[in-house]
Amino acid sequence: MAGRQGDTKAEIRRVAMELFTEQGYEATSLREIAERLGVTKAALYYHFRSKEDIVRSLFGDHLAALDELIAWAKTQTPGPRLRTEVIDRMLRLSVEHGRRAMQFALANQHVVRDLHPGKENVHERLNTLFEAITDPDATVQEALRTRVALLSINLTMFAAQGLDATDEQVEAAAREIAHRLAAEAAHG
Amino acid sequence: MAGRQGDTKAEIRRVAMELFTEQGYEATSLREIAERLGVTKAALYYHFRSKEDIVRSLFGDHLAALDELIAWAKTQTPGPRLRTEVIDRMLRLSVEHGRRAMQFALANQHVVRDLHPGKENVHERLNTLFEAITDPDATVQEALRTRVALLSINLTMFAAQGLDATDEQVEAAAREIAHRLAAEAAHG
DNA sequence: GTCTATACGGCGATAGAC
DNA sequence: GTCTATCGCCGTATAGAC
Repeated sequence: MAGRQGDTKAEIRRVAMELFTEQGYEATSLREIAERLGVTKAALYYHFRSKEDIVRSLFGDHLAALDELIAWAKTQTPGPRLRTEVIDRMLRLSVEHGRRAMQFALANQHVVRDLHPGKENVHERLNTLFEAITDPDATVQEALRTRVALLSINLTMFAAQGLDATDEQVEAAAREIAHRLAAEAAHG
Repeated sequence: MAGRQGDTKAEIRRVAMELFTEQGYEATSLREIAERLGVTKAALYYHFRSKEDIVRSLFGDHLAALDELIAWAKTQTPGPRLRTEVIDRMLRLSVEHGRRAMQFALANQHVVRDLHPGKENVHERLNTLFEAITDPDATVQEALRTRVALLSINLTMFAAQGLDATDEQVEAAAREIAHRLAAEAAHG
């Protein structure tokens, strides 16, 4: 009940992000978040419709940006050039949202997966993106390499946990790994 | 000695594996599992100490095998040969346990992560493995490539969802991707 | 507009009867 | 080995204080 009444909503988001990332989504109760802020959990319901809605407010922008990327990719012709460009755009998305946020998303992927601002879940949306950038006559091996190339961006950020690396080093490694995998998908 | 206990316990495991994989761990209640078997949820507590314990009974063997792999790796000298061998053993582990089980583990990684037959969680155990196979003087880039190489095995199995591929094709692709990443880690 | 008090059904878990 | 009954906590909902 401090004097910081105006930014309660932002405070909830900050504390939720912290606890969700440290302990996981299910292991963090609304009572826990509320107590940290010195309010009752009912107060959270003034600012957010549900617990899931808090996560939505943390990742909605990123998911919308992902949808934009998919929509754009669908207008392009599959090929090595498109794959390279999509990887760069995906990397930019992940970097902008922050390594910490990506780590939360990976650790709680079952929660992020079913955040549905639209109607498809993240799995289905990613599948759409994969199909848009994969050659129609690609072998299974090539298709898998393309998919793994894209997913390796976030996997690299995940792998960097417990490693003493700067954000720039992680970003550079992620780009390099993804691009190599994508290049091999073309002439593997 | 065993009587009918073996049957019921096995049935619980079968139904739990089914529902956990389809709907996720948190979205599946013990009442749901019990009702499918025509018993009350309290009856499940005769066979298992907790909900988490059911998952432990499904993945304990795999986690124990992972610990064996780590213990073995720690007795070896880091280098390209060791990395190749660890990848092959890891792949064998994942294949033996089945793609379906690996998909469950990836979709519910927050649950599997905190299954502690010992005391370290899966993240910490994997970190131990990474350190055992990475050269002490490796750059951040090289260390990340080694980590991503190992993690790419399960990532490939994950990426194969929604793709019309046989188990053999997925396994071959996983091996090829992991080995290439590991090879690049040596002379990147 | 911002928050508290209170209540609800469902959850995982336990105690004890049969 | 399975049951009923009950526990405390959870996310959620709403009435109403200021």
